[in-house]
Amino acid sequence: MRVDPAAPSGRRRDEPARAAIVRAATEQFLAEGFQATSTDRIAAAAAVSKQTVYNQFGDKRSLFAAVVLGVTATAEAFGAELTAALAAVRRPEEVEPALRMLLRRWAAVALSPRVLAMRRLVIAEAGRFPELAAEYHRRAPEATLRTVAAGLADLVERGLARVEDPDRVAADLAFVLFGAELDRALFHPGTPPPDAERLDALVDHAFRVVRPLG
Amino acid sequence: MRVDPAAPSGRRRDEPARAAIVRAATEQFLAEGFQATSTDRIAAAAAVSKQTVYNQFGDKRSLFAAVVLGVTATAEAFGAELTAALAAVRRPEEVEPALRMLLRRWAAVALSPRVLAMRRLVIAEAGRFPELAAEYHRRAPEATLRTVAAGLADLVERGLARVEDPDRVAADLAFVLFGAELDRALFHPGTPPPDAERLDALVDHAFRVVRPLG
DNA sequence: CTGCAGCTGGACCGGACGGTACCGAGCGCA
DNA sequence: TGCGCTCGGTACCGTCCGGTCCAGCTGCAG
Repeated sequence: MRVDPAAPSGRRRDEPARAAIVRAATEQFLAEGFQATSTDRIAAAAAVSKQTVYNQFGDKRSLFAAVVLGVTATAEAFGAELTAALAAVRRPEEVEPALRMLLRRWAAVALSPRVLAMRRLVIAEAGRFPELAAEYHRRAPEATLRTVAAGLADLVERGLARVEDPDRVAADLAFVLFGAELDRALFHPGTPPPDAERLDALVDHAFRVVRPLG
Repeated sequence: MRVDPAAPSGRRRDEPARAAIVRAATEQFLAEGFQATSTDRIAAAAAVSKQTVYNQFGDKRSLFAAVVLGVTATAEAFGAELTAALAAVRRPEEVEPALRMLLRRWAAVALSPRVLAMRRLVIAEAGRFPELAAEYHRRAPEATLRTVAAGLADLVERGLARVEDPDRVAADLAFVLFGAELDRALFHPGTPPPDAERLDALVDHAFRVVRPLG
């Protein structure tokens, strides 16, 4: 907690330890849950002493928060990918293929084992970490939704598509696309993610039901 | 574990104890989760000794299973209610009001605090109780979906509606109806359930998007 | 070379938890 | 009325966990 202004030589030698702990804790938490994971196992998995864990994070709850908020970085990256995909559209006939590709990626990510495990983990602890759960939801699934909605609005603005309410359409697309699969998957850990044909079928169906273009 | 054939006098005097334990355990599990609930607290809340808990259920896991599968009885009752609502439809012009009423009830139940808490609880323990989680999903949300699909198919058979794929339409209705709300609510425990206007808006939207009638 | 800061391994603590052993009370049966 | 058996209450056991403390080692700065 040093507040030295213009810190001259940031000693980054402690970063590897922190990163290793976060990585190890992420794996353990995702696999076993928060309560069932002991700090001893985390330290052992990170090849670090337990004291170092407590030096870096203070207590187990803070470590958990670091883990949960840490993975939202990948959600940000995913959002950027989606934004870029829609921003690359130049001509009206490119809209549908781009949207189909976006939906495919979206479903694949939302139904990937890691994302599902993270959802289970955060939902499981939502009662004990309410603000953390809300923050995760805001930064990950909801942020993706907003990103897609913004992408749709951008298409409209550039005269490439007609969408009345981009926010609603984005949400409808998402939940017709993978709502049922997501619901099922949350209760069935270990289920393999959808294969290519299944993804195509999901996208086809969502596209048919919601009709995002006009 | 006595297997007396033709047990003459069923001693139902132990039923109250069992029922009290299940009721108390349900409240505790829903509020605190499986791991954070001690059998001592359950026994105390049920006004019963811990020994009685172990006499009745053997161990904590079996008690948990009894709790989770116990609440699926209410899901069955709810399914019967929905079936009756659609079975009461006699004339084509009654279809839409009946469906709107059904969707309202469906959303209200799916987004009720107890159902949400149960979802969180079972999802949280899905890793440690895979078959139990699968069974719960099969008996509660999936059963409701199948019930609604069967009701739609029945309407079709009686010439009161035209629905191409009742299973898909039921799922689409459900997830356009409350998919987004359900997702949000899972991460925000303690949020009040939707009020009457919100429910109406959800139903309107789902009806507009999915158009179940032809 | 010397000091120092931080890491390591490990012992340790207080407490909580799942599960059990034991014992007294109450009930059915004669 | 007496007897035996079953059931519930209490006290207890072993274990594990979050968190702390300590002594020794290591690598960098001056």
